[in-house]
Amino acid sequence: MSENRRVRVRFAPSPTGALHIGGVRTALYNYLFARRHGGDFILRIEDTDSQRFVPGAEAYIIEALKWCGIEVDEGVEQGGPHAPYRQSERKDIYLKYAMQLVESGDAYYAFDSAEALDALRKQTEQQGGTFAYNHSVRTQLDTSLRLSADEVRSRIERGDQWVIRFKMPENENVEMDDLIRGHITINTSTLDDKVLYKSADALPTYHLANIVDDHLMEISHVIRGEEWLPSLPLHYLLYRAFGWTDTQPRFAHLPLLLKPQGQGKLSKRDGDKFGFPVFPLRWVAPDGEAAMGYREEGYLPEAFINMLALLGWNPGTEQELFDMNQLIEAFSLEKVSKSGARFNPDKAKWFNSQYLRRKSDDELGQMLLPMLKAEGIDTTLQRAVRAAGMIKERATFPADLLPLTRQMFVEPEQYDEKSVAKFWKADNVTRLGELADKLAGYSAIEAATVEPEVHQWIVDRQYSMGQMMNTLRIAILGISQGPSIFEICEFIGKDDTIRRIANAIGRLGKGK
RNA sequence: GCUCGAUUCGUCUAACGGUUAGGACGGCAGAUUCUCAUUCUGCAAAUAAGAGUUCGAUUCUCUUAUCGAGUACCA
Repeated sequence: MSENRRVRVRFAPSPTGALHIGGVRTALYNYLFARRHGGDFILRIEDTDSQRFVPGAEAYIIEALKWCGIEVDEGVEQGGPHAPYRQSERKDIYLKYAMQLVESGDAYYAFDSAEALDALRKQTEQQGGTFAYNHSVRTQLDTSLRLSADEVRSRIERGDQWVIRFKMPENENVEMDDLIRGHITINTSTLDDKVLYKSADALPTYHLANIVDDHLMEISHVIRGEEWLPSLPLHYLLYRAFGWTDTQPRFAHLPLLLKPQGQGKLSKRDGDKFGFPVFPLRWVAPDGEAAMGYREEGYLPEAFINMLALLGWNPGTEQELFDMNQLIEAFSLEKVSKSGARFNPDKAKWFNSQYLRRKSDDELGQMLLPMLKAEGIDTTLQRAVRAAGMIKERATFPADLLPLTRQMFVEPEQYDEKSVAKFWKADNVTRLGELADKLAGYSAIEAATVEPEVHQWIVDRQYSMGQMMNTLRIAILGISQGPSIFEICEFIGKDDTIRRIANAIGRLGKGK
């Protein structure tokens, strides 16, 4: 394990479906670590399970990383010095390494059929035991450890299916170091002889492919989910068997993301169950089943990654809002926590509102304009920008912009019942008429001058400020909510203001 | 079952032997405001339990409990 070598990390998902947010977080931490140390971030597709391959999954992963702003240095799209980066395209290189282990005595052939093994497993369990393919059984089963070299050769030649298994040493303590968890010891007698290579599809399993590729690709740090921790001793032993311990990567196992309620790790079904996305992007499975995504729900990518970064990591300060560059600057594996983090949808929303309000009025106007157009409202970008600027503090998602500004472009067709019941009273309506007459006297409504004058006018007449203003608000917007009413009057203009008041009185009557 | 890991407010977390156990989200109350939202102020809210070690334990050790992961010719 040499120090001072170039930092190279990889994100190595399996294209078996959409990448969920736990996977995105793993990618993010890898990316932050790489950038923090001026290293490389590699995307490797681990498609060694031909059974579980899902079309579209790889494209989804790539698109999701792009949306998040996670830039890949080497990978299936951009290539690189260690191409190809898809394990199915590297299948030719793995057998050689599996053979090397057989020759060194660290691995062996096994000819047991999957069915025979299942039967054996069931049988042992019925007798109250736990079946493990290890030192206690490997010399009794159909393996190259029991069979003669000739028999092994002839079995292979006649086309029998075989696998290569790692020969796990007996009763040896493996001493491991994890960058997050510290020192871990495990005895090999609790481990079994994992399959490394299978002849059926001429493909390695995860363990072999992973170690070989990490070695070949000169990976310096493996940052992955905690579910891999139990495999770590095997991986240590594989590095040793290959004689690669001097360049063996350092490991960091990330805590898991847990469900917001209930038990267990976050799963793909939780989104529908709790009403929040578990995927970065909307995903439609080949069978047509769809799951919502953060992007489609209106989350801003910068809010999404900020939220994700803080789930299991903290900067050690009280800062909570970080853009990608600040995350890179602040990130360190030492500050990653050890225990699982329960995902909290409310906080995700809070992050989004924070980022939404940091957008310029121009950007928000650009978002709002097409929404208005889709409603049949014909207006200019300039007007949309101005309207968006007036309401951005009350929005959480871009989609909130429309309902919040709609009545700034079109007269209310209906009036909120509760607001009307509370404020639309005979006295108020009479006074609203007086106010309309006063407003008609202005050449144009400018909030800065009209507002203080109308306030004074209300005070002079000893009218109730709250009653008066809300009655006006109902006439203009149809509801007693929203930004400064005078700014809205200025926005819609004097004529429209007068007309809305008249129309409201016409429709709602003179009040009781 | 076995193996490994984890355990601070409801949630995310800070405090790496000495703090009135801090912050954020959410909740509640108040202030501001023409309303709603924002903003501001305040309040409630936690060291899983029990033994040690120590002058002193959230922090170190052990036991128990709970949670999580793994236990595939899946990753």
